[in-house]
Amino acid sequence: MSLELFNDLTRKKEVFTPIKEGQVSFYSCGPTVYDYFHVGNARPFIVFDVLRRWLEHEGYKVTFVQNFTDIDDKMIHRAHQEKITVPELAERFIAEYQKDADALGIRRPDVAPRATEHIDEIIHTIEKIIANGHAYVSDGDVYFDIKSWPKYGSLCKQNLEDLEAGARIEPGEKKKDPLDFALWKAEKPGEPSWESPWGKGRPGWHIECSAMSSKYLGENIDIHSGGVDLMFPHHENEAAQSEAASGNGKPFVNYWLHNGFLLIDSEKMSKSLGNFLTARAAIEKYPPLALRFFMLSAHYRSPINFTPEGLEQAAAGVSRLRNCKSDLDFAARTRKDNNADFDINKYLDELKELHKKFSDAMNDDFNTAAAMGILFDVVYLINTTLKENEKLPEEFFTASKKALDEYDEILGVIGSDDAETEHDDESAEIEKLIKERTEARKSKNFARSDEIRNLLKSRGIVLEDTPQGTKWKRELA
RNA sequence: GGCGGUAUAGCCAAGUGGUAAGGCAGAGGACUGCAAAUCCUUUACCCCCAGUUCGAAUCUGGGUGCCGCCUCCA
Repeated sequence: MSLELFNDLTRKKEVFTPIKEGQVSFYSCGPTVYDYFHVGNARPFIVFDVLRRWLEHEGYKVTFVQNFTDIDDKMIHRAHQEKITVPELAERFIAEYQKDADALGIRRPDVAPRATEHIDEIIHTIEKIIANGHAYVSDGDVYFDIKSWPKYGSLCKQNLEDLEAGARIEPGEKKKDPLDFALWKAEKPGEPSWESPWGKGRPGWHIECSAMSSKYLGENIDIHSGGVDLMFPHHENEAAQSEAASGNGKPFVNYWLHNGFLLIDSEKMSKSLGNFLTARAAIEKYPPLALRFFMLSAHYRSPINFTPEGLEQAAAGVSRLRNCKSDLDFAARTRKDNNADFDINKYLDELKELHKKFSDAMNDDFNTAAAMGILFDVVYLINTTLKENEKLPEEFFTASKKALDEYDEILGVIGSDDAETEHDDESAEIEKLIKERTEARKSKNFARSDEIRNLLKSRGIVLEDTPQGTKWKRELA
């Protein structure tokens, strides 16, 4: 089947058809770099990284853009608290973001633009919106005029009256309508500012995404993603701005994708509620692969509840995947031989069948939970085949390894424990201890044998005795 | 109040009208010196009520619970 995605614009699953055949323009909202990001933030970073990988696996040339918001109220506030400048704060947390994202196996975007490096583009975008009659200047501020934009509310499916009923009305408001939102904010004392046709000031929250996405991806892009809470107002505003600026009648985005929330104790995890766990802390507590597994084990649009049990279950799942890989590697070293009784073609057909099921799951609105179910079917197929055949041909090993590697390239949940392929001082020492243990076992000195096994276990090395000898692997970390 | 999501085994979770994938945990067994890994066996009145249908976890209506957005938030 071809790829179908649930488009929040239509609230329907739609066949994915890119604007340019074979290419995908993909914009994903990135972090505001005023602090470490938390596990809830990590969800979109991980799941949309996997979607990006899947698109590439399917042969699309993907241009993936994820911004850094490095100027806004939170940045200013935090920089003030820390007694450093806003750029210093941004520099620090961009580095921290990249450290955590790398640890979580999130691939770097093709472009990671920063708002403050695109002030000219932002100003230019605002000028176009004003010129097209959809924004007005008010005492150094510039506001988007939502009354001039009949489509407003089409993404979040709200009508203007309902939105206005909930809108905040502030004293001293310079807006014409409570729903109008700032494109440009006039300078306040002590805040960073840039020159503009409307005086010194800084960009509003939403405009950077409009300006930067059109710069790097064009005025009409294929996919835009983010958390479901960004649907309103952020994405609604972005769409209004971008389309008002381009004035070409084309939609800003063809497919809007929003991930469901990560909950903690069945409540939304957010910085403002204070119930958050930073990704940094989570990585220290749980194996990054387990965090990925956890995020991908539910459909991206469903809420997931972050619990220690859930993460332990995910870690156990990752272990099963890696055990399969390391058992396969070990068998490839010890049991590779011709086997007339083994029907390699039947096996390859079964692998192919599972591959198709995996593809179908991924193409069905990017259903990683179902796809991981298929991955476990592959593991089961490999395990039973290893169990039932003492000798297996080279083709079995290359095909099985290739399959696991391919799935891991997409999902990134298996990783490598490299074990005996390592050749350094430590592995030499481990091999030496294993040899000693083998001798001890031969002479029925089980006390010494268990002592060695426990010693290595305490160092994160697990031994397994097989008919082909003792194999070792590293514990999941 | 408006909009939206969700309810499947002890836990997590997939599920396209045709008698419920997968993972984790548990129990029993095989294998092992003991383990570990793996394999075998075993575990579901699909929130409730009504309806449509030959047939519904899946569709419709009505409940109930939980969550989110409408305000900075992934």
